[in-house]
Amino acid sequence: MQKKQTATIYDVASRVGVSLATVSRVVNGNSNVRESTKRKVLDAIEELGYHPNAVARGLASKKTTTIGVVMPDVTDMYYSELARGIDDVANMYHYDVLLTNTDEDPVRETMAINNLASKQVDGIIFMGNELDREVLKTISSVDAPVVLAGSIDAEKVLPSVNIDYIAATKEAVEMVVKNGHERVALVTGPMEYAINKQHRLVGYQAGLEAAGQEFDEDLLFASHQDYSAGYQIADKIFATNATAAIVHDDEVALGIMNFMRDQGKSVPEDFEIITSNDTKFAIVTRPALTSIGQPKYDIGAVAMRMLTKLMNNEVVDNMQVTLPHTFEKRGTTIN
Amino acid sequence: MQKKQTATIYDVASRVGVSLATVSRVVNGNSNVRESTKRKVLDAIEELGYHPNAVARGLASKKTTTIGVVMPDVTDMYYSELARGIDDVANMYHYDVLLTNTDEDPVRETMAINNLASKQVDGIIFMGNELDREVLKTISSVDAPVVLAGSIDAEKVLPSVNIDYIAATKEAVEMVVKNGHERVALVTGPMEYAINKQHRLVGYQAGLEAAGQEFDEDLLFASHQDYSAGYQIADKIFATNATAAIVHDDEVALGIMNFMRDQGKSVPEDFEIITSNDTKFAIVTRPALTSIGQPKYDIGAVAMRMLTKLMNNEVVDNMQVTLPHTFEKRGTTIN
DNA sequence: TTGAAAGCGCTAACAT
DNA sequence: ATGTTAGCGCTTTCAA
Repeated sequence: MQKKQTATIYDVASRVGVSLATVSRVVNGNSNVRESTKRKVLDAIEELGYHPNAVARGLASKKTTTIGVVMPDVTDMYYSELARGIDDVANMYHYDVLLTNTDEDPVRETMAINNLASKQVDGIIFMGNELDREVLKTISSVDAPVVLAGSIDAEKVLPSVNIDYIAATKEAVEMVVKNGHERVALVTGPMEYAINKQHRLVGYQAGLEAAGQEFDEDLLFASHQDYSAGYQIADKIFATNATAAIVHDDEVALGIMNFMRDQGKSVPEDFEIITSNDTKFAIVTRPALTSIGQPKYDIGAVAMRMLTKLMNNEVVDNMQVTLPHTFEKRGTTIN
Repeated sequence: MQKKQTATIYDVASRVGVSLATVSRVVNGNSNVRESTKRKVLDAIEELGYHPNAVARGLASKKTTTIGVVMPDVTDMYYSELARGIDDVANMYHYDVLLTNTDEDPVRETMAINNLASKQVDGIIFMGNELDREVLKTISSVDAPVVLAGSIDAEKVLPSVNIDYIAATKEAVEMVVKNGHERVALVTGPMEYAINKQHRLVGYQAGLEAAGQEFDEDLLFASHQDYSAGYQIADKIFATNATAAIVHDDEVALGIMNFMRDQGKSVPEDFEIITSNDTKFAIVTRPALTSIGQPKYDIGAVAMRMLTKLMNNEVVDNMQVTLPHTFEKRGTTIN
């Protein structure tokens, strides 16, 4: 029914009376074509409504101009803002993006990577809080370059783009400590994850130490990355007599804040909160969330730019890029 | 350097001593293979680490098991939740998703569709507030099936999945009118868009009429779809002496709400708001936003399911699916 | 500047 | 149950 019987390069060639090669050359902007024939070919392409078949091209050239993006969840603001940066730069370099949601399940992450490889993507950008051993193995088995965006591998061997989580967390701690808090909670994801154990926790402890405060393990909380998880964990936090919290995720921070307020506490007077992702969520609420400022769009964009270089076998001087973070003082902290 | 020299189907065949066809059969689960040879082939595949090349397969079979998704912006909660529904169902049916952001620019939408076509996608899901004539033409020129998700074409000719925007808007109006409001604003996007002119506005007027209220054009507002646009338009709304607003987008609604509160008005006492998308934004703020409840995930999921049928040339009884909406009474309305 | 020809890795009749 | 043989639509040497 819908057989549009698309014209092939062969149709164009025979119509003009040249060879496939010539048509291919003009389509691909090769300079070695006489201007007059080029015109004729272009006309024929126009008349026939010829559109190159990217699949055939991909098979012949072994380049698909497609990259894969593996991410936890498109509906997670943090990651979707990274994805936007990736996508914009990808388009700029004429790559298409094959998107996969994994919900941070290592099994699905592995499958996604393998699947992308079989689709012959030219490169992959991986996002996720933790790099499972199996996933790491899969990544190294793939022959397309892989760049991590907003994600860390414990061994720091993969190309990646991040902020300095240690410094950022330390500063956050110092800020609330300066406001007089002596019991500051740290809310992150699972402590087995490198980003939590080797970065956020380290920064947290460094901040405490700089302030001369003792580290208390009871003030460590692991939470899922959504609003209700934050809401649910909030009473446990309050039960420790903590009066401030550094939180890894904006939705979690909002859950905590709303629980506190539903309990009649006020934020920031009774409880200060600093969140870490600075998504739209942090701006839209009242009080707005004080947050570590992450250049999310740029993290994605820089990661993608780096991937283009890797795909072209260009030299990349710095494989582990650290982008500057900021501090967005808003309503959930005093001063 | 990274030449993993991937094994081809030919390598597998010669290793086992069978033909390409046989290997192809076991890879594709064709039953016409003796169990013993099947085993041998599987072993060889394992040993050689053979992974089928999806590009070659796509060229030969004329199916890429890839669909295209054209959407305004991944960082827009409304669309990203639709996208999640699409992606989950796509994976269920073993399709991969090629994602493109268009920012609702018809030029980019057209380019995206053409590009997806050249990548030989098996189908496309399109999302956007308005279907430009040019885009519509492009869609019909593509020989892959296209389904609209959460999007309406004025002529109602394309397959689509939506809620009943007229009824939903009417109900929203009736609700605030019942609360005693006599000046209810309608905040949507551009009035030239079919979804606004033929649906939301019609529902709004119907609600007014049912309540015996006059329609006042001054109460119509067109806004961009983001928080600051809402914040900026809010004073104009208040200047009309409106005491309630039906808003098309949660971020816009939040902008309006925060402006009102920053001006010392309280919501909902001084001003009631009903939003339309029921995203996470509506739940996370205080007060939480009363909203028309849209089955966003399902809209995406059903659209994708429909697309699978279309791609298989199955009969689809209902090409314009209307999913039921609900009403989520929260904190920005009284009663 | 242009053409000829050999694939790219796989599927899909058609035979056997 | 298995093999043979054409392609799929394009790129890419290598010649001319």
